[in-house]
Amino acid sequence: MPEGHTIHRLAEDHLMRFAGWEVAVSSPQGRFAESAALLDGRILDGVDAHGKHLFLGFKESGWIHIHLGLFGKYALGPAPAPPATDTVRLRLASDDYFSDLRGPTTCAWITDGEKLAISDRLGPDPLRNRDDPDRAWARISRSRTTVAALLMDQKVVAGVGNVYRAEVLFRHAIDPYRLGKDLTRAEWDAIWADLALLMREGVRNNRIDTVRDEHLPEAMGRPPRVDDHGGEVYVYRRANMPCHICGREIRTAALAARNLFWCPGCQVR
DNA sequence: TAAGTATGTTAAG
DNA sequence: TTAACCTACTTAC
Repeated sequence: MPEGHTIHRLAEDHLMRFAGWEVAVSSPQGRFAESAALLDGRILDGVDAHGKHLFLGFKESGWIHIHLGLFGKYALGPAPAPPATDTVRLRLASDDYFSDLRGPTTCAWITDGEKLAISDRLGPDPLRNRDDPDRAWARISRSRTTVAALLMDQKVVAGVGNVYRAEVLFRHAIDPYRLGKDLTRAEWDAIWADLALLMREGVRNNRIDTVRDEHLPEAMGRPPRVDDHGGEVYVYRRANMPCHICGREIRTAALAARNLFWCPGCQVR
């Protein structure tokens, strides 16, 4: 689930459901219990998302900083909340809604200053309208690191994960092993614009879809079925399957402890 | 029941 | 580069 689109969607969902209301805050699992007790009953008055970081603001009381990591998951729904299981790290509850957080890498009560410091460490986020792709380009254009690694580096671009990385490189016919310094400005501008488009759609649909039927050759017939992770994609987790466009086998390799996927026919150096 | 996997990140070596 | 962290689901036996 958790790439930037998931986090921005969670921010919207929490804003709609809880902003302006007194919220019961608890930690059935216990690891956030002390902070939860101090925030319990306060008014949630703002939310923010930057890359994969979610911030829930409480009136005059700082923020809860959440990072889902690889396993973190949210369950949101209408009141009444189901009986809490012992894995619920953070539960918010109002008269009308509940929100349960399980398995996050981070769930911490922080100050405004700490929130700023976290944001300062992150690169521009395609889902934040005022963020500037030039800041990312300044690093990419000077870098001897591969484009694949740069796109996953949250200090360069915030919010892109393993799925969007693989898919955006495919959509722009870029070999993942190209070096940052060998990317053209036009290519970067197109990637940034495409990420903004794809990720906004991801927020809207709460899943990642990157395949466009009109780009599929007639000979390939029907569009691909929905993949395990929920969306329709060109290369992510399609190792050894035929490319939807050229028919060659999708390749996979480990890069910095993550699985990279690409089409050797469509993505050339 | 156990093993393996996952859309992530940090810290230690 | 590796291990560690956190959860849930799928697959193997």
